[in-house]
Amino acid sequence: MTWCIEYSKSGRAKCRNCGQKIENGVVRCGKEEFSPMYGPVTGWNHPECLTWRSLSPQSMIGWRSIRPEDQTAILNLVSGGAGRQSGGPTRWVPLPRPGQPWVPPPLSSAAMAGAGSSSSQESQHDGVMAEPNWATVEEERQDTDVLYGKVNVLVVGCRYYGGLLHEGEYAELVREPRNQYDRNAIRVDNMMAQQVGHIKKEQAAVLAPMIDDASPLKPWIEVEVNEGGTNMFQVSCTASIYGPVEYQEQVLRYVMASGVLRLKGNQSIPGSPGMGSGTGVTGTNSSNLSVVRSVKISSAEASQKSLDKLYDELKTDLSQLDTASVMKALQGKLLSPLFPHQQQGVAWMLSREASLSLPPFWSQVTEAGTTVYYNQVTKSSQSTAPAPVKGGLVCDDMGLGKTLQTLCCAAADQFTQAPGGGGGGRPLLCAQTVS
DNA sequence: ACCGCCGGGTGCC
DNA sequence: ACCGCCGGGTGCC
Repeated sequence: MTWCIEYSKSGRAKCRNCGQKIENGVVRCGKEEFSPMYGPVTGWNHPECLTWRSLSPQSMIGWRSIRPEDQTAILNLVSGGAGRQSGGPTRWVPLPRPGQPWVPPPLSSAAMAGAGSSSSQESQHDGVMAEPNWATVEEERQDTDVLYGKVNVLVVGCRYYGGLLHEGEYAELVREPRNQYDRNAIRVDNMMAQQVGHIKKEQAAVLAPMIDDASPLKPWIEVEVNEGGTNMFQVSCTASIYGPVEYQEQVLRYVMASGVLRLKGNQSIPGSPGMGSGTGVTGTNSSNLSVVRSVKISSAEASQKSLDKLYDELKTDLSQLDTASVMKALQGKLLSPLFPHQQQGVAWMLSREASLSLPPFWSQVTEAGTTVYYNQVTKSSQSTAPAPVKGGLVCDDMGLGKTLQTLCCAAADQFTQAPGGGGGGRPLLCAQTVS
């Protein structure tokens, strides 16, 4: 009796023993049968459904094409242990928490420890120590942490959400442990806290345990949208992973072992020369399309403007201010004459208060018939116009007449302010030495 | 009975 | 999505 063993080529064959369909890709064992209708056919079985009485897996044709980890699982099964289909996922080994110096666990115990429990959430409750002040911890860590490496991640499901992202913009990763479809779900928001999509689930399964880790030494991740074409279905981003230098090797080994995240550039894992590229497992997404969702800012806008230049553009052209009509509005209310710079100041204050224009650094961009609003500093965009910012700060030097200008502004306002636009008062800030 | 091939339906988590 | 994946229809040359 000749038997063969292989990975199932489809999900269509039924197990001769249990009658259930054999899932695509799992190990199956088959022997020759003869069908009157179709001639010789193979009768397939789940390895778990065979008795293995007078059978040895090693003598089956194709045994050496079975992956080593699956071979050991089959041998374990034959000798009475529990079987396993395909190599289990690599598991995140939690980083140390305060007061618990971290000792790298041996591989075997690390693999055992993972069965079932989603390590981190529960572990936050088991200790008596106070939660660290995360804001402080993270600020302190900015100075000492190193860049572990950069990996490509894909944001998917963009069509279901209104948040916009475009090239160069930073995105925020938000864990959704209660997502009904995937407990590893990671939401992706733009800097306006609008949802853009989710991290592709295979990659989220790798990143989620890192994000959930209760250790204050856990890695942190920055996400930036890659340059490239546009695509409604997914957005290619670069995730930069940071953390304390002593855990770089551990974290990168974990990330690389997943097979679904690849280090950008030809970096190798520190401390393990020769481990750089080939683990034998090729990622499922070999072609990483560089794509961007819907909004592409015109090249003129996209060209990097220095912050100084952006600030220069903010400056109001004082010669354009209509000082004459302001002075007219003040006629008869003003006993002391205004210096030219004070006239300009009052006119500027009034123009600011009446402003209907976009807030500083925002511009309206139209592309392919769609209007979006774009912030040149944060590089974020949204489909609704940001509310105009009215008013401003008069910051003249001492003695130049801020009080007088403010009074004039209030006086002129009686005539210039639109009905219903209730002015909320104008605070006048003085240095303590003056007040 | 099972597989390879075809083309339609389809699409986050 | 110009993909992958799924599942139905299908079958010599």
